[in-house]
Amino acid sequence: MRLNRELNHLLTDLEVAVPLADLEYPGADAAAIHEVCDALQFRTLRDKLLPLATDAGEASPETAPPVVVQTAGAVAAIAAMTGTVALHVDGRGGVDADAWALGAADAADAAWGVDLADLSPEDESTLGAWLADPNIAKVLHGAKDGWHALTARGWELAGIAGDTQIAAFLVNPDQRGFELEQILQRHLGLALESGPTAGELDLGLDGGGAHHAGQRAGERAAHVRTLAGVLEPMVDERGMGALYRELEIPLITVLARMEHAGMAVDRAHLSTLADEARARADRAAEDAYDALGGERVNLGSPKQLQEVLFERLGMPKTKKIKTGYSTDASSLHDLSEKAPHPFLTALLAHRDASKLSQIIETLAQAVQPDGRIHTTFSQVVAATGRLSSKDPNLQNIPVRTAEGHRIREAFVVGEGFDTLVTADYSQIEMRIMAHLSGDAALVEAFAAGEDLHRFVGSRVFGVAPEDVSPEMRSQVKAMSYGLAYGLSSFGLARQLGLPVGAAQALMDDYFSRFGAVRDYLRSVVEQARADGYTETIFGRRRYIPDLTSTNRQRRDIAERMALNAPIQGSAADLIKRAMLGVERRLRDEGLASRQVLQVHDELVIETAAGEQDAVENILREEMHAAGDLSVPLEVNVGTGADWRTAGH
DNA sequence: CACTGCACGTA
DNA sequence: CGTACGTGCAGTGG
Repeated sequence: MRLNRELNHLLTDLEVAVPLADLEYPGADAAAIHEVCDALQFRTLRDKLLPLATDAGEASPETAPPVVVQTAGAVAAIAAMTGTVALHVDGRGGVDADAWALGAADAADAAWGVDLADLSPEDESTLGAWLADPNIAKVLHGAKDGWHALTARGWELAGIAGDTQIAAFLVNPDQRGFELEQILQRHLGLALESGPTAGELDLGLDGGGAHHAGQRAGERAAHVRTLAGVLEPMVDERGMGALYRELEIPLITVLARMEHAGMAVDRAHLSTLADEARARADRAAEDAYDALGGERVNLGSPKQLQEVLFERLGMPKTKKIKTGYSTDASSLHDLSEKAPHPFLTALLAHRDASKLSQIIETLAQAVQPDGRIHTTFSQVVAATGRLSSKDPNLQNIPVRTAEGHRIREAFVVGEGFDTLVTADYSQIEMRIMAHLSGDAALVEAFAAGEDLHRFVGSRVFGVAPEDVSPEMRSQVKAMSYGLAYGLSSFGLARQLGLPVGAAQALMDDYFSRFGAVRDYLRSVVEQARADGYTETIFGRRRYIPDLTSTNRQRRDIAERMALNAPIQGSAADLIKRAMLGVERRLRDEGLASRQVLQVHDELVIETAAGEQDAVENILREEMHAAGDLSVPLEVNVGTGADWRTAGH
């Protein structure tokens, strides 16, 4: 079959490109090599590996040196781990150069005729069999392009392959690095060069130059193999086995496909926006310089701005920060009211425009040769269980302003597809709060299906729903959302520009009508203090040791975390479940449409011709059915040729 | 070059 | 004195 032929071609060429005489394989396990090489149908490599494995003797798994493939920028570190295969090679950067130096990239480029987008886990081919394994799918599908599929994701693969990043995250989302080092030292007898670090799977194997890239990959792979056996039981002990195996692991494949799909971008539109923003920023900068009599201070330097504002211009002092007084937007606005000055106006305009220009420039730079932006999702960063997105972050694309809308217009439906459909949960966190607290009034509000903030406003202010003023509504809205973050009356007052007493009165009124919410918020902290962790609806735990700290500041912060984690985390669980459901439906119904982005409470799908209605139904149904709460999970769906239009 | 602090975008 | 993130820039220290 075509895939097999292409794959063999690829691997054979890679083998040729990297002289095997340069490789070393101390401690390779013979059975593993058989397994790996048979799976690869890579007979030549197997024949060369086996003698080396035999030489290494019969070391036990605990003491065996790692499987190592040592090449510079290697093309093929093949390690056997946890019943799967690691093809590795290098971390980000440096890889291409190394590979080119070896002449391997030529071979790979020539051989890589496989369009990953055409593959599915059902393929009865060697590659298809790999893809059925989420670990491998992550690497191949998750790659930014064909070449990188076998290169740049290397060490990440070492982690994913053993599922240890996710396991470690579930064991302790806040102290991954520390925990891992403890475990490693205990179970591997590994001498770590560095002290406890925050990074997951930082095995202290970095450094040493490109020459040892392959070796490091192999070492990581070997450690990960051991680590996986330690971490998974810990995940089970903590009651998250099901979450791990039935949610996080299957989600790997979904995320990998989304990364590989990416989002199409209108380059011309983006470049128009970039020009405009740059021009606006330049104009504002000139205005600012003029206001200072021509002096060209660096407007991007808070330090220089402090000197100008508070010393030269003698402006009133703003809120204190570590390095002096803040020059953030809210401070500058305050200053503008107290001490109007053309410099302030120009500075604010410059902030706005230059930030926008920076965002646009970063996006433009991230567009790949296929005309699309491929982000990388992480399941193991956010302590609450949310996903994160990086390189670039597509979860913080502007949306609130008109300029933000124009940026979202640059995210378009790609060639060969019909529309973008976006679906987002309506007030998901408030709904979760209603569910978790069981507050009868709040549950009733959602059951009634009316405007939540209007409903709550009418209760809080004791007026009919139609008599809730926009002012009342926005105050109630701010309070409702603030509650899930542990907002204080002081914070509410500051945000609403009210006296603290008035804010407190507002909160009192709120809780007199929705008393179960207050009871819940109190009880969740209390329970967390007793247990040491919080729990989401689906059993995701977040351990928060600082709840018993004698340090008031730390304890307060911990309490707000405890308050928020079940709410934010449950929302994350829900949308992850929905993503699995959507993916399954798309596949079962034989649709070509595909998920391309997740933004915490929103899913974006690129639909194929004729599938829009089906996709909308799938989104509604799967997002709705993601959880069985005491309030309905409502979903807003929109469609358009670009992300902005779809989002309206 | 690595790191910190600031500022600011999203949910 | 509101949770969760990622990124670019300036400034600092090596």
